[in-house]
Amino acid sequence: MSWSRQGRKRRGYHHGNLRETLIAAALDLIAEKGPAGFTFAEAARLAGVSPAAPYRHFRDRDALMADVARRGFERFAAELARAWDEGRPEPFEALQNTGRAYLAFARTEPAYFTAMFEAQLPPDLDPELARAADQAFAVVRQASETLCARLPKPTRPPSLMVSLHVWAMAHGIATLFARGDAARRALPMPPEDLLEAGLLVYLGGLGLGGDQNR
Amino acid sequence: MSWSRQGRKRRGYHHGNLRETLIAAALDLIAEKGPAGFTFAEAARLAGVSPAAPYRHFRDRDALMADVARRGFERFAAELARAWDEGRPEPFEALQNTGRAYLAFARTEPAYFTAMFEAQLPPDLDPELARAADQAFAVVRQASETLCARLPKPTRPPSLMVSLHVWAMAHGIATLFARGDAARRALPMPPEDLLEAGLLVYLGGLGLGGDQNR
DNA sequence: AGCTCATGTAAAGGGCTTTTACATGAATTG
DNA sequence: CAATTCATGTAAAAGCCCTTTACATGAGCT
Repeated sequence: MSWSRQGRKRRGYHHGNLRETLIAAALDLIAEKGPAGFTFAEAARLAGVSPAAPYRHFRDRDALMADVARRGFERFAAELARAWDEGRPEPFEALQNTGRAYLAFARTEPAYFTAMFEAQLPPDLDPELARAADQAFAVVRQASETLCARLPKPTRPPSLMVSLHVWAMAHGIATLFARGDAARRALPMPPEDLLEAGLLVYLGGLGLGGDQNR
Repeated sequence: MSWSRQGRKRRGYHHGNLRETLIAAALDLIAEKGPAGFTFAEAARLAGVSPAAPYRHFRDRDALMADVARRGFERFAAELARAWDEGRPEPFEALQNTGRAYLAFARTEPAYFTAMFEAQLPPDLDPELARAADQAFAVVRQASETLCARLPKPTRPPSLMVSLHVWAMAHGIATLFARGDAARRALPMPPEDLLEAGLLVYLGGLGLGGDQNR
């Protein structure tokens, strides 16, 4: 075919960087048209290769999706960890920062978020995927543990349970209200404020209220 | 309700109840293979009609999905309302019942739940869909309002905010932990108990704690 | 009985997925 | 440096799905 150097990228018969290019194309397509709007064929088209070429790099469409999800969880974990910052300047505020980071990721990286939580991937597809997801949850887990440690032992709740509550509230707000563009419901306040208030009330209910948090 | 040949083989050229049969087939397929595993063509096959027949009843595949989602929200709203039971026997317990109903619906009706929250339907597809969803949320809204009314005005939080927190926590737990089968994470307790504890802490944080709730 | 129209079918165009056989050329090796 | 290897590309094809169009059927009304 006379595709004489249409895109300046490709220099010859071989693409040279197809795997990464396909992932970038998938992110674009998912962000633009939802997780169902991404097709192997169109990613290949964007990369300027034939529809069969992607199969040299991914077993099938789901494998690419799983790779996107895994990368997403890795970035997500990094963002959350950065926000938590080992509890600095102070655990309560650091947890609020982590919550904001959760929502920010859902909003600014809808493609990753979608692949991570809504692509309905067979969970046994990739052990690395589960590991990356666990790493993200570990940040919330660590934050909850630090906060729980402030409570006197007799009234101290199981920190795992607390982390699940925190995660659930953040995730619920993210999926119901903080998604990129569409299914958003009219809110009386920004999702970030909603989550901040929710965590404040919840932690208050644990006995982590008032001055000891500032 | 079953005025037509439900469950029987069609006897003639016309099916007689294709619309309902297609919806039933869609529910089966979604429950079995996820929302992406449902195809118009296969639903038609299950109903014993040609691939073009469904277009006499639904504009396209998304329209059928939207109808399933709408019906799901209607049932969901009914289940939540039944659990809330106008705050009987007592608002705090009634809210816990409502939370359990939320999780129960997610678990026992994965097909509806999936169509409602994860089918990525264009939100402007069907005004009835949005109305039905609002009706479900109205139950949580009403419950939160009733509970907030117990607080003295000076410390009373906006009940809309409270309802959003309750909804987010229930939805987060439902989507992360209480789904039908697959993406479930190992939990130290049943999702129902997790939600009950979360609501207890949260409401305690609002000042709705202790004896006044029993 | 005859008509009408909702509801079905057949056929076809276009797209996606995945496999198989073959082509290319970059990297390795003698 | 030349030959070979093998990862990475293409072409072609089978199978499935979505959707439209033209046509067929027969249920219900007059």
